[in-house]
Amino acid sequence: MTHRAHNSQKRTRIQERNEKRILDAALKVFSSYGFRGSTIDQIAKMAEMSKPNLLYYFAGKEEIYIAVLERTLDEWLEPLTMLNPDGEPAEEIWSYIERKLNLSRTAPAASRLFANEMLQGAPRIQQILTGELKPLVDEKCAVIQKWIDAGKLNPVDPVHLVYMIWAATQHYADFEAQIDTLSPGPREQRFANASETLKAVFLNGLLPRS
Amino acid sequence: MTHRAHNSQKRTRIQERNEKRILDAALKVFSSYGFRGSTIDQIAKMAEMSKPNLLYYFAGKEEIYIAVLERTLDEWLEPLTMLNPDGEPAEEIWSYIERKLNLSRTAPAASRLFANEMLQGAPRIQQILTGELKPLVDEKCAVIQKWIDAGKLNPVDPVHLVYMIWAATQHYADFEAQIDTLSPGPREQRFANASETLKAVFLNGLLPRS
DNA sequence: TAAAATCCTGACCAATCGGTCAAGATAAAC
DNA sequence: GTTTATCTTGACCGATTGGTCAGGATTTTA
Repeated sequence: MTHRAHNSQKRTRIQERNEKRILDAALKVFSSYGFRGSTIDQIAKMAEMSKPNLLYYFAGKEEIYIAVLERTLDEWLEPLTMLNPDGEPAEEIWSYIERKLNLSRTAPAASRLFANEMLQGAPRIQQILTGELKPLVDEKCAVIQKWIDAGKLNPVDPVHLVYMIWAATQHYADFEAQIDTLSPGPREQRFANASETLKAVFLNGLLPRS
Repeated sequence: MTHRAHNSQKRTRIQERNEKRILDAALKVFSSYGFRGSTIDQIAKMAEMSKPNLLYYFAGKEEIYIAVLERTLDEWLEPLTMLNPDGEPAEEIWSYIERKLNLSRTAPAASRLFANEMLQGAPRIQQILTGELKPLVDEKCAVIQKWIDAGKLNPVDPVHLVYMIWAATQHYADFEAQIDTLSPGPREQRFANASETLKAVFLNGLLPRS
């Protein structure tokens, strides 16, 4: 039988464990160096595994990369899916920002992985962008637009508001090296300060002055 | 004589032209693929020059990279240096944001170059961060803090405000591939919409409600 | 125009790259 | 316990990598 990974069902315990180790290692490597800058040897070494053994579970570099992207994607999209159309606008927006910032704190590698892919022009994720992300964004932007039309939020272009939230939150994951240098101190404290600042600017910026 | 580039003075016209061609090409390549993901051959090809000839002007890959970083740095820092302590806070902040957004529009490769470097942990730029950027940021944050103390701006952590401005503006350069997919249309129009949104959120977010 | 400096190139090199393969080690099933 | 399927590895392959070098082409200088 072909011994390819992802054999739909019937996964051995060893298979389970090793594929996880590989994907964990691959996330670290790919998120730092991007697809082109990463090597299979690097991933194998980080996974504490020989290169041929790693290639026993995944057919090639690209397959590992895609697998990592897909495994990370859901986690990455979840905050936006949770935006509740029936909630209070200010609270919904803020808890969305909080969730995203929290993700930058707890899963910075995931953010960097996507950032690297985008920097290279998103060649291997374009279909995901158009197929999954775009409908989701369109849907949520319509919600935000309704809030605006109802006078609950200041009139801004919803999609650019979303960009702004993404940018401001993911920045703490993607540019951690820079931030570390410019504002040293305990990591948790930094994120607390970031949260305060984002809250002040976004909520004041979006809520109408009545 | 050693025929190394950067021979301080005495630069031939050919030298001038070729070094420029190399650095222009290197910026494009490095900004897309990062240091590790880029190859000298790639740069040479883009500069329309043989690899040995390219290496006649620069001693190696790393030297090209550093040269590109340094040439790009000033342009990248300029908007912040122009923040005028004696100006009107709202206007100064906004024109800073405008300058940064403008840079994302006209020089996206420069932004991506730094983004790539940060994603990899800023190994080759750490000294620049602490030596040049940090003092500048500290200085301008003090200015912002004074504005806050004078009641001209809402109380926020200045350095996190700066991060937020960086993030929101550079996002349009670094994630252009994503943005292109999610909000198609003329590039100029997108930047105009971005500008509107940033203006609304930042100014409303920062100016006290009196 | 001839000498000298600069510029440019094809051929080459060791190291690393992604990936293969045959064969041995280990675990599972009977 | 032995057969069978799964797992693991060292050795290897062609392609690409960063970089060198001897020598030829071109430009500058005197």
